[in-house]
Amino acid sequence: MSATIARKRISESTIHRLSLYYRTLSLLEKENYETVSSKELAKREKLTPAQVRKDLSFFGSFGTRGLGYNVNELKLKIESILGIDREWRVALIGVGNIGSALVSYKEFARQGFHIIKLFDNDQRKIGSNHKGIVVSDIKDLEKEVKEANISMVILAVPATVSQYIVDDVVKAGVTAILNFAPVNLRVPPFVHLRNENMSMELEYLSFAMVNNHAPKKPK
Amino acid sequence: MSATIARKRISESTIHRLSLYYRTLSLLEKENYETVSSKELAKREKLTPAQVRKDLSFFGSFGTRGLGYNVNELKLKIESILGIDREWRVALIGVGNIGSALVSYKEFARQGFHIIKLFDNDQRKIGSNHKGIVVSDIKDLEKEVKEANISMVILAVPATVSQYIVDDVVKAGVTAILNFAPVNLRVPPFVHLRNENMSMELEYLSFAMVNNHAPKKPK
DNA sequence: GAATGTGAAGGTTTTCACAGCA
DNA sequence: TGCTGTGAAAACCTTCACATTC
Repeated sequence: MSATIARKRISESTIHRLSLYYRTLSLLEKENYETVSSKELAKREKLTPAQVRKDLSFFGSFGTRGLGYNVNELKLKIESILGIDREWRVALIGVGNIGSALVSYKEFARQGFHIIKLFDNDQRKIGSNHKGIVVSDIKDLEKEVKEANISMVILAVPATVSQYIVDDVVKAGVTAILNFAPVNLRVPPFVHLRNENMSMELEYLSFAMVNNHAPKKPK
Repeated sequence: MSATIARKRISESTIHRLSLYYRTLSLLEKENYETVSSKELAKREKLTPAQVRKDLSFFGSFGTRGLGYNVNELKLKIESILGIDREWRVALIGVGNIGSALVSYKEFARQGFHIIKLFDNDQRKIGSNHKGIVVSDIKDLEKEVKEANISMVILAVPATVSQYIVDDVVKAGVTAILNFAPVNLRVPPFVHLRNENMSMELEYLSFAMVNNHAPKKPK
């Protein structure tokens, strides 16, 4: 249940690659692989074998020399490192466009992120039902977040109001926020904030096409 | 209209930060700022002033010593670098959960990405209307993509079928793909592929909470 | 023999620090 | 004086290469 404690600061890229490894290990498990080598994992992620081994080495020695990694074992290990070996109680704020799509996004639940509360400020939406969850009034945020023991919030509200909502969320004691609004939010240092900027990758594509920018090749 | 040609390979991070600068410059413009310093830009993005100046320096000298950058001028410059100073004709494939949300996502259009074609393989969806666009049969992909002069595709189909669809998209001559399915796709080297993995940032949050991983502080 | 785990090397990105200019 | 633009230094991240283990 508790994660391996890392000795030194782990880079963001390493964590993101763990997510990739996790996904691929789940797939390999379904394909009935017993073991997998760093070479095979690397090939599937378009990385180098050394990169895979180095990433894992920050957290321990999970492989067997001459053989590789046990697929199921490594998957469980990464689950524990990422902290997705538990049920996260998540609230989603803003049941609009993006918000409604996220409620039904099965990938979240598959990784242990359970959206169990919905909030909105629109009277027409409050009381309505989305995938079995009744939308609450944003005014009751603090009370309901505490009652439901929520530890993460997904923010899918318009950019113009998101800072106000974040302030409320922080007041309610939540320390992890995933923000979908294209805006830079202020949070106290003890609150974890990540942004999901869906235009960014389109802009990267646009840049790549206009500048004929080839992807970085590994090896 | 054409982008400044960069002398050396530009890093992915630099391009992503240009997206951030662009967003903030748009905001500063609305707030009637005439000029902005690297210090102020950095503060808003939680970066260092040196980082901002270095990023921009790869593409030219856009500032005035002692004064800073002209907000509107720099914004136009970044538009041109990112290639969002034009209208991109985009097709969206998969009008499900995520797909329907993306059709209505105004941020895309604001940056020049115009979704003008929708495709699905579900007979119940084909012919239906989303934001004024009639959903086409995926079988007509190649023909319609060519007729409509589409240059980018957003893929919002289930992971299980996405590789087949990508193959069709590539056959239709599209060279830029944004994939929302949590899966590693194969494309020929001349096709630009980017992945939007919405679970990744939640997993990062989970990791950060469990490991008490503070965000990297600039400066 | 095969593949991991890891110091050391190599490469890339960020930050420093200051010359140069408005 | 104030702030940019940029070589050089520092920090960080990736790859190499090999001793080690099964």
